[in-house]
Amino acid sequence: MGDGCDMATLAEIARRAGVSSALVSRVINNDETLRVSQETRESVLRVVQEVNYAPNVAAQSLRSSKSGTIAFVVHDAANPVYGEILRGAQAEAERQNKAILLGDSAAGNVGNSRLAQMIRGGGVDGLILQAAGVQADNLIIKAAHKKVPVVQLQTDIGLGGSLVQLPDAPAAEIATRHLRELGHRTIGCLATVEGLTFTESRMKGWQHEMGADADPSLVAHAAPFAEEGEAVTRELLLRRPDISGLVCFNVVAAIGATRAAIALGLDVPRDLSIVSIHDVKFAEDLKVPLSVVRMPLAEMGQVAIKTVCIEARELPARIAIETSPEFVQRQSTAAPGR
Amino acid sequence: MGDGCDMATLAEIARRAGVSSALVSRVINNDETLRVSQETRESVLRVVQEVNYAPNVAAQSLRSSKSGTIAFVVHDAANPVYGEILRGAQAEAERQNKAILLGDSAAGNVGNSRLAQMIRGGGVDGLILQAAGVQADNLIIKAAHKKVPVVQLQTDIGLGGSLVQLPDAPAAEIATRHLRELGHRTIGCLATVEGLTFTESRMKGWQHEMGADADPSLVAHAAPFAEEGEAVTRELLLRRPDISGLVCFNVVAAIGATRAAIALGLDVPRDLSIVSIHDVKFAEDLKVPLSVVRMPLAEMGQVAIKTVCIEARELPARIAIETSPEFVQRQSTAAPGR
DNA sequence: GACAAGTGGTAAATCGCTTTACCAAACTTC
DNA sequence: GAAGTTTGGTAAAGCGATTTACCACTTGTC
Repeated sequence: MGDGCDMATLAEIARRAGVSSALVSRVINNDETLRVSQETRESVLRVVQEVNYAPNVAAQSLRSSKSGTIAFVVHDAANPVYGEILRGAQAEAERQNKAILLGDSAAGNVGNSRLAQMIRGGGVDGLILQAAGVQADNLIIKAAHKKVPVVQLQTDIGLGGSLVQLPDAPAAEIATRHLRELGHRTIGCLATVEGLTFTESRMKGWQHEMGADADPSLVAHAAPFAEEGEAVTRELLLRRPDISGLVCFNVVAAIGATRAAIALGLDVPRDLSIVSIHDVKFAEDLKVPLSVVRMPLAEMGQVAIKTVCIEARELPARIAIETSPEFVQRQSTAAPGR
Repeated sequence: MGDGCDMATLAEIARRAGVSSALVSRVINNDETLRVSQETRESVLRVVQEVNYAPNVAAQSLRSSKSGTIAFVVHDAANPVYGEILRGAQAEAERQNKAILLGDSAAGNVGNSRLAQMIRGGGVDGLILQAAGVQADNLIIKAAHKKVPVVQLQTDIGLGGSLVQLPDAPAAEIATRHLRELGHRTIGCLATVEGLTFTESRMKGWQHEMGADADPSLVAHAAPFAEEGEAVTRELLLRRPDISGLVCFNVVAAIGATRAAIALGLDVPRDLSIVSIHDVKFAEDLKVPLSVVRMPLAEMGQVAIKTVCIEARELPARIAIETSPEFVQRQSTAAPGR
């Protein structure tokens, strides 16, 4: 039994089996055009087993210009929402036999990182970007674009490549309609960062469902952090004390919104109903279990990987995830005044 | 201005600058032993700028036997606790100029994955393993061990390499002592999976603080999932209704424990005080805001990367994180019966 | 016995970068 | 003006896997 301690090479195996390294490679890779006797093939495979051979990935990668690696850059890996996307991506990557290089644009300067070097230097086969508001990195990514297929998630920051979109407008509509059906008329909108593609789509959904009641002063924008959601909601509620329902575009911000409401002495849902887009584990364990619209996040991760692995010249410009958002009723929403 | 569209090579640059590719390489890498005229150097660098040169990472990797990549395998990337570890790891990886390849042993079969191929084939410079209860993967990992430095987090599954440990016993002591000081005597222990290194260390902490009151029937084990924490706690509380305080080794299980208590009609903290190891964002937003002992998780991630990057022959067998756990009082603990 | 058609392989050129060893020409030095 | 020394580089050998082109030998065929 080999001990696997030696970094065996093709040449080493060839030597042990008494054949050429070309033959070994062709046997291992099941070259259809190869004509080889059964015994030679077996003796080669035996040696391969013995030395526990594993091909050198750098050599393969150099020769084939394929790294077997996908860069997945999110802007805050700690956000539970991204965890879900990543889960779907991981599973699909497994199927495509790719490994995932994780980048966190919040955790540091992606532009100068090793990851960027790899992207620029042919070290990844594709790039998936979840970049809600990245700035300086654009240059690097842009430069990379010609070399590597790029898939953007949720928002188009103008890099070309494909844009994968969730059913944003429908989700916002579902959330808003839920409150409307409960009897709410003055419904605030705690949106995500202004200008992002998905923010605008969700705004459209809210506006559509609000109809004539869609007053711009009911809208506020917050990045997906609880603290910011809290601060922004506080201002919104002070500005428009008549708001009886609130649609949040991000569940983390929604948690902040709940804090703000409670801090203002409001009862949720009696004084303020809150519904959010995106679910989170332990939503039911919250002080106020949030009613939410669940998005097909894992599917988005999966589609992103699948798309970036397409060998075709040009990727589709847009890919819409069609799976319907799922409304989950919990205890943060009720009829107004009750 | 170059368009960066062409995968420029050293040879291409050499041709354009009218020098040899060896010279270009040595200029780029600031070879101290190189003697070169100022103008030649400048003209080389000018061409490098022009074509927006980025070295081919596969070639570098092949030549140098360094990939600039660390594999980081967790057993459930969605667990918020690991998110924190990963955050520290990311930051340190940035400093070490390494990229992180993320593996999720829950998301699929790590053994057959592309990641495993890379580990075995010299495609990573190190392997960090957070493997609370992995089984089949051991073989692969073991095989990899001779080729690549391995760092295990929190628990030793016998792979050799380094083991990074949190202050487990102190954390459990702090949690238990907190309840003792509140006046609790019959304190349950919702431990993590039996046999894991950190589980045993924390058990020691609980036992030490409990002294003669450390009855084995007060102990139950649960994997870090809310559902399992709930089920196991339910049984424990039914078996020992006299328990007035509960120390949980994992915050996710603690959330489940809270569910179980509530389902049994108990009020937390009046009828049952719950304290957990590990903090989580939004702990204060929970129905019962959990009192916790915060662990230096980000530091552990950082230390893991730092350790795995050490060039020395042999890594230290054990590395203890010395930073003290921090107790955070919230509303899940109180004096018994009050 | 000459020619074609298999059979069972091998040699050698890449892929792009790094690094060691070496070298020609121009200066010193005595 | 012969022997060093410095200056400013270059040639070439890898790293390990893949792949194309080719080759020697054996069989069959008429």
